[in-house]
Amino acid sequence: MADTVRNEEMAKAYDPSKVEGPLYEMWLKGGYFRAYIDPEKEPFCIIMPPPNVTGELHLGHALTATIEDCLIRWHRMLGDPTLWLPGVDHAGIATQNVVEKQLAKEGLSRHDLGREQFVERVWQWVRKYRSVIAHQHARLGASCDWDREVFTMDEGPQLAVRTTFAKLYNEGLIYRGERIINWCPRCQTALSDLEVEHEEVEGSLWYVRYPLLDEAGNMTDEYVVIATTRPETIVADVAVAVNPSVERWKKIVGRKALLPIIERQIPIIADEAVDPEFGTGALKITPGHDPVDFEIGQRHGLSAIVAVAGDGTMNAEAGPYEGMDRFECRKIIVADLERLGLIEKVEPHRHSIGHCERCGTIVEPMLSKQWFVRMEPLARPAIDAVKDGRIRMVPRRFERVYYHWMENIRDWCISRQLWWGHRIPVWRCKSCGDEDAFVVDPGECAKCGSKELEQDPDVLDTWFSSGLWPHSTLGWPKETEELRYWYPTSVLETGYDILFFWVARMIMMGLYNMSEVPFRHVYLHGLIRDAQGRKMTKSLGNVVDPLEAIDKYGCDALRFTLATGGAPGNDFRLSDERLESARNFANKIWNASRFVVSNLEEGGRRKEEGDRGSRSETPIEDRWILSRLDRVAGETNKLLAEFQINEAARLLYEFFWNEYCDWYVEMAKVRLKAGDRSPMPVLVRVLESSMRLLHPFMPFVTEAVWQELRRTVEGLERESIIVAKYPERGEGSDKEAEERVHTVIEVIRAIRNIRAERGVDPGRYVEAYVSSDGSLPTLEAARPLVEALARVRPLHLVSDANATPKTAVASAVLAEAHVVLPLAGMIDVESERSRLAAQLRTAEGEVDRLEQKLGNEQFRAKAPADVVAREEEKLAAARSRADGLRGRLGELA
RNA sequence: GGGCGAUUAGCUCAGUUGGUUAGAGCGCAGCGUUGACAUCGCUGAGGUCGCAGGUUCAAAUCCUGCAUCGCCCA
Repeated sequence: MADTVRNEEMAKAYDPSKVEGPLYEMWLKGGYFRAYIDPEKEPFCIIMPPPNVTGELHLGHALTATIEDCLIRWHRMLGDPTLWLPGVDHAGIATQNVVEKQLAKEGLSRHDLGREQFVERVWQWVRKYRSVIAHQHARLGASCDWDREVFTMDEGPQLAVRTTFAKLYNEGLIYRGERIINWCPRCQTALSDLEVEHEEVEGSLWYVRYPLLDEAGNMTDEYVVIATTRPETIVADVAVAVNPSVERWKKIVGRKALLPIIERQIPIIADEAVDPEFGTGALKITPGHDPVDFEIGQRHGLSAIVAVAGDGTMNAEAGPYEGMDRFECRKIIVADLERLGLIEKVEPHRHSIGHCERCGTIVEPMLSKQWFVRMEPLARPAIDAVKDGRIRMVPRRFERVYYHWMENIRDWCISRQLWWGHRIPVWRCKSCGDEDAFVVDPGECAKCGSKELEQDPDVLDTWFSSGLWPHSTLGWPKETEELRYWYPTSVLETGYDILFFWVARMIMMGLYNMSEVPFRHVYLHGLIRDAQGRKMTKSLGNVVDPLEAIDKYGCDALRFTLATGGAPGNDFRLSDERLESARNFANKIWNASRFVVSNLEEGGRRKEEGDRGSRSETPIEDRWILSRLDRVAGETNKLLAEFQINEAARLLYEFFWNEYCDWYVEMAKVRLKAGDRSPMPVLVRVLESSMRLLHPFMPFVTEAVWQELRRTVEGLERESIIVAKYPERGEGSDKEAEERVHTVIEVIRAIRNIRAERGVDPGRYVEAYVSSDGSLPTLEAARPLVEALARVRPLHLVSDANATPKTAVASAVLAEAHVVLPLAGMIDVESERSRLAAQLRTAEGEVDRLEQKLGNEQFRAKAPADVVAREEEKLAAARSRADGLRGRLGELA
């Protein structure tokens, strides 16, 4: 396959668009994404959060896919049996809305089609977008097991939903009742508390006089003043309640008031729930439209009146206002009350009102008969599961947020007045009225045998089926091998915004159905914002389409940007600059590889032998980079195990660019140019290992490079990097090599620094003296490196600092060496003096600081020995540097 | 009203068991184009880690209070 991607030579710049499609095809054909069961091994499993079937994926999905794919590819390369199970969500309200909008363009409503035809229309939509979503995931490089893709309305999940419903119903955890629920007049359905978004708005507080009646029921001059934000609900009032502690109203308790306009007599009652501080301390009671009023009404045996119809207009209870929109009605009723002289005053009032999460319409709290789940018994074990660590959240702080919500959980309204979704599996007998929940259509009434059954018309909240996802996707309620092997899953990864909606409910339902947690870890990522920090919304027009970003920068660039964008659980801003820098990194990888590959192929396609000699014979820079690689591999695995994906990616970026490319490759060139091919095995080995280390983050460019290497390098037996072994910590680090190369680099840097400062022509070779006592052998061995990389010739290496020229020189003093550049004609004594003096000040500051620290007996007594030793080494280095600088300054005088 | 998070270089952000001279990207300044890469290289400037206390031999990191911004729950 590599040949389909590859031209004769590697292109000068990395072109993701040429590589990504064919490589993904290759992976698919190779079957690498398919999960297999190995009972001997510990499995790794992620169930993908199913995107809504409504349409296209956004950046949140791209982030999810990036993180999950990264973990999955890592574990796959570690050799773990790995399952990443993709899915799509039917998204009840959202999808119904989208299809209704589509119908509206044809001038049709869902009622024109009827339920059956409408649902068929939605299925048409589903068939189309299921594959669109799969295709988009493919563009993101997602290595999920497509053979197992599940839709929430597939047969399996349907069975799981009905089984769970029936079980909850039979155990009394699902009940039907009349409660104040949130009603969206636009979607025309009940909503759960979570589907309501509260928003603070500037409103008004109307003070309305309700005339009081005497004992005979006649009007008096007296009145009680209530304060309300919703005058239109006056028509549904059944009482006025006062707090018994409010002096002003004490004496009127037990009397009756006349409801304005409607002219209904309503009692004045006393109830502690009334806030004496709010308004006048007297509250109109509307049990049909307010949860607090509903409770007060229940306590006092009051009936409830619902005055708003399902579409948000006023119903017959509103008398003269029947048929008006509820907010239109508010205006008219206020005007009418004013005319009657019943408005005492109006105050501006800031309060929060609920909006439908899906369409933004102001929700109507309304008394309604709906199905509910009793949550408290389900929540308790779910709290324990996190408390005792069977489930761990990343970052940990979300555990507290979870506890707070779970400990104050309220019953969950699960019925929706929609056509699209899992229909509630309850059948009612038309002849005897008996009602029961079933897993399958019972066909006839169990009680009277009648075949006249009707199924409840409502559907379930979409999140009901989502809550079962980790086990329903694996076959539950059937006891499949999959379920036994993969459940509990390893990681649940999603945005923190659906912690309650989804994560909490999966924990509850998983424990309920399986008696076992659904996953071990919950990784919560942050929200992606635009470059200005704003939330991406369609109305702002600042939504970034992941596919457009991929077209522009390449998939690996997008993924790397998302992976390094921020810490777990933190929001972050996506900018073109970041995408560019990630694209540049992909190009850097490509070009470094191009260099190595082109050197391999020089003089034919000969295979490069991989062994190297003993440590003592191996050049120091080879030992150094191999040691660093080893350390980085160990660190990367550690960070990934801790879900610090951003840190792991950053570490690899810095290693590859700053150590491998900037230093090792440049050092290797010195030998290569001299006709010595000995660096090749190391160049290849570090490059190839780096590709494997980076593969989970940047799957395409690493695979493209790896395929290039495979053509010429022996020992790469696997046909794809996707199944190559992930590097882990090997024989350990080579501390000596790391220290010695550090010195060499310091010397080269010091020389380059002086050259830049003195404006020495970059191409020109200059003479240099380097003196050192301890590091002379190192520098001698590295002589060709220093000469080439710092452009010095001749390079004098001397053991005695006094053996270097004193006049017309620029010098630098390092901990391990002195550097002296005779630059006749380019040296100004004064500027040289001030340069050295500045360095001396820094060094002396360092000495002071360390002397103080080490002079502190407490520090010596209490700090760990290795910390003290390290500080002592630093002090010695700083002192020697300061001494050296003083010496140089003395020579200048 | 309760809770959480953020506050680190001009900008965007890392910095997970307290212990190097606090890092990166972008931006900025100077220099650089003869075979890996200008989607680049070299050199450099730039931070009293929001403020005030405290704990500790040692604090960006832990504790308390405050300020500003944002989010969640009620």
